[in-house]
Amino acid sequence: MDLNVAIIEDDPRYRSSLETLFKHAPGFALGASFGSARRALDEVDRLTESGLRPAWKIVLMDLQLPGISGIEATRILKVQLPELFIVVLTVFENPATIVEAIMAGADGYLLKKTPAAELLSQLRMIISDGAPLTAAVARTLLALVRQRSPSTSTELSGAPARLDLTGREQEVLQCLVQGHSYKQVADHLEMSIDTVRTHIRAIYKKLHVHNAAEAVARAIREKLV
Amino acid sequence: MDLNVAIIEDDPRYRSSLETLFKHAPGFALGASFGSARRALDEVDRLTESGLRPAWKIVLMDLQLPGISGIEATRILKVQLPELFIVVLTVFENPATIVEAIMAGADGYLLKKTPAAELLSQLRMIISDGAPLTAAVARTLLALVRQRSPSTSTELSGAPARLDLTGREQEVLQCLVQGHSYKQVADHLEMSIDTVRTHIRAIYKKLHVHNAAEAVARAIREKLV
DNA sequence: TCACAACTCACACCATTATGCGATGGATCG
DNA sequence: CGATCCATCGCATAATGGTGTGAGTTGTGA
Repeated sequence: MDLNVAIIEDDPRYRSSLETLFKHAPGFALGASFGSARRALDEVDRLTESGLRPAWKIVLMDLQLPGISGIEATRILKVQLPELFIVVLTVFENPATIVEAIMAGADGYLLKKTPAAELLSQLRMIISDGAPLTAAVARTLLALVRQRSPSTSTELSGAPARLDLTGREQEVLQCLVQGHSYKQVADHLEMSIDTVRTHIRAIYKKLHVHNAAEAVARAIREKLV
Repeated sequence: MDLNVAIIEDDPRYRSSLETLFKHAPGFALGASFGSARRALDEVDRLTESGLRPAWKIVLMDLQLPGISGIEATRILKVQLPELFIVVLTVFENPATIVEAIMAGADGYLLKKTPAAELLSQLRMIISDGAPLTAAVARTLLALVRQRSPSTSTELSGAPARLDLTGREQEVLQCLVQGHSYKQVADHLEMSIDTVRTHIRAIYKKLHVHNAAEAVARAIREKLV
């Protein structure tokens, strides 16, 4: 049996490309496609009043929708049809949004940049196995859990594996957080600009990032500075 | 350059099959293989004492090991070599173990039942972007977050006080927080790179900042994103 | 005392960013 | 209807940032 998918997405271009994808992808079927949550919820109401249920197994839900938001729609749908898989598909990957979607009952959270082939395989996975998360989302979640999880083991695992930045590296990172340029950092810490580069290189390597913005984000979120 | 992988796994059969996999998989190289954490840590010590560092970029770490546990080994390794990616590879998927591993500094958590092809693609992903989590692990994490996060969501989504950034500007700012380059932002939000510039210009002006790092710091601290 | 980590600096190259200026089409609102 | 704001895009250029490579100077601890 093909996996029946419904789409809720307001952008006509993206929606239409999704439609095309599911119409032709082997193993999948396009059950419905809506431009707003309102229309989707109405359709569900119509069906249930006739004693029917949608044929969809999975709903792809955009978040930023006109009128009823994707989050709200997720919450409502999950109450009406708990067995329905709802996969949020959006461009956002900030923790607040992710957590909000999860709390609303989303079974998965994929980013729109996810390539079509991977999208399909992730969706296939959801019905058998678990929750699909793209890598970027997963990382955000990890950071979140790391931040607020002392509850599990209070102190038996002493150091939380600090990404041990050296003293100088922390100082440099702090300057970056304050928005200083390389030159300003050099002046402020009284070192050569090339030394600043060296430290920043080390920071990036340890934090696994590739630019100042990302380093700053990690630094603040994980309270490194 | 091939992705150099080290294995720490006590079960000889499984270890040998991993060895075979990485010896032959294109784009990968087998850097080392150990039957216990002890031997791996000793090897690292030996190398560092000789002024060398392991050629491995990624360590596949089993959890239930004789002697030093995988969790403990992860913690130790992360202190010695913070830039090393450590991916836990185990049969367990109970929340406590997962959280423990994450808190110990693991960059990813994969299950042994993960098919070889997917394992490879997940590992490839780790060096570019994010944290690899198999679906089952992801599901556990989701449950965890759902359980203990009413505080998080309200805290993060309450009192937005978004200055006066327009919708589009907020989206762009979020992308910056993720560490995306202008080009990546353009791709993700489907706009021209010059439009990205325009939005960023507006953001800087409104936030009174002059570079991405500072904007990101403000954004996170003032919970604009 | 010897090795090593931390810190320092240099140079070069290419990529990316910051910023100024200009312009168009829609949407909204009084 | 005209004013205003938002979103979109283009171009040019100077400045800054990211990364490879190499190497010298300290302390400190084994």
